[in-house]
Amino acid sequence: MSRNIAAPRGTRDLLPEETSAWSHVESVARDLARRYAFDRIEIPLFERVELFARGLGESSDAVEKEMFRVSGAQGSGEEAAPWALRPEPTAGIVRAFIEHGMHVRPGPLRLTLIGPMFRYDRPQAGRYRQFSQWDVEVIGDAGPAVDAELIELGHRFYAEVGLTDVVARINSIGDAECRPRYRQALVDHFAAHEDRLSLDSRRRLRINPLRVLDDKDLPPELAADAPRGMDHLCDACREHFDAIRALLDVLGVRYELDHRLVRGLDYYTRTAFEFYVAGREGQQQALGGGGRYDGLVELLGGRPAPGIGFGIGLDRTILAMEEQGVAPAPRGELVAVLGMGDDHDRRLQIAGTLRQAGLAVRPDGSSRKLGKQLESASKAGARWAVIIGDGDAMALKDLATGGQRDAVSIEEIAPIVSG
RNA sequence: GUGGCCUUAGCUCAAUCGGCAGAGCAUCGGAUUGUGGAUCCGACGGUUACGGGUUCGAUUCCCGUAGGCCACCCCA
Repeated sequence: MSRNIAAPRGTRDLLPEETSAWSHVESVARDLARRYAFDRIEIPLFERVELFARGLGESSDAVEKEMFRVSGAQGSGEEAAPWALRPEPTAGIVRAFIEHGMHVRPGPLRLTLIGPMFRYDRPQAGRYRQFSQWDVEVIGDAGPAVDAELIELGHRFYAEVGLTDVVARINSIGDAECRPRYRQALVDHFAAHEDRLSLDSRRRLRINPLRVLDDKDLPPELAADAPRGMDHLCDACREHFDAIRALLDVLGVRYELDHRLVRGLDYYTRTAFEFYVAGREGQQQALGGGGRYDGLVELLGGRPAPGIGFGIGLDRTILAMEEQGVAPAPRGELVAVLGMGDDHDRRLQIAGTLRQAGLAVRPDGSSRKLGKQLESASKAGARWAVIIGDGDAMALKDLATGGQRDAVSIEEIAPIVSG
């Protein structure tokens, strides 16, 4: 028990009974990525700390307190570990985009990946130090159509895994032209009431005033009176945002405006959105989110290029599916091959033939009496049992109904099992 | 990083006032002489999370640590 080594805090094992739901969700994501013409990319699980610091922003929680640092070789004596496990994939993907000169490729580029992310914060149900995301990014497209397309894609993903009551919340936080003005308006507003702000918010007021809006302790009057980003958008940003909303209406995507939605990472410009599931009382109801990052490529040293993307939390998606009772429990049509005595040569030969016909086959490796073999086949989840008798005699038993067909030939089995 | 609750067999949980650590499920075997699921019988399974303290004696009381859950913070 505890005397033995346990999984690290905030991590968990996915046991066989859980992984079928994961496979299903991942295959929905991969198939959607294919239909929406995204190409798979893979990047390292860890990067230079400074990539995240620069890319996500020093004042973001992910950098400020959730960096999962990794050191190099033992005894290297380095004071600070130069690497950190990726807290999100966008910075790494943009790094790869720049490093490989991908701006010369016919764009806009559409990239996707599924994999683990790491944040060193305190675990809770639905929140882990290692968690999985499905991520999509489009680099090189500044128009509002792609914003709407991505929000619609996220929306469709939740629908295809069977979730209901998932709604997108959207906001626009402006760009390089209008965001500074909005920042100033926020500073002016909150500075007048600084004594009523939390310590965190006072600090944020200087470093990143937008994130004061994130503060749940913000007195309601202050929040209500706070200047709204949408009232400070420049004409270009307003047009962009209005266009997205019109497109979402045409596409029939449900969304809500949330003018306090600013997102935790600093690189976002203009569009910010999150997907929420209704009915969860806890705080972990954010299933995914993303936004536009038109300045990030340049910030990381590349030729300026607009970008937009989202990450969907697979752990929380599956949690929500379980809560809504839509998690699949697929069990393929498994065939057990049973025999009598030590006829393992026959069992393995027949198993081989059936496998070549595409079936999932589990031969019994024991020489126990037939009843025991049937019992364990049944417990292992087999739907069918091929029972080898003396000579060439073979029977196919339906373990669900108990029905049995005697004297079948091996060629007859696959068509029956496949239905 | 802060606070609250919790931790006994693989799982779900008992254990009186501080007095020999139990049950159901699961697993394995038998009843069953070569056709499963039911039923019955049996076996296996424990440093009571870990470490310390109080006590003749601690699953029980106290302290610490780890882990889980919940609420913050924030996010996926």
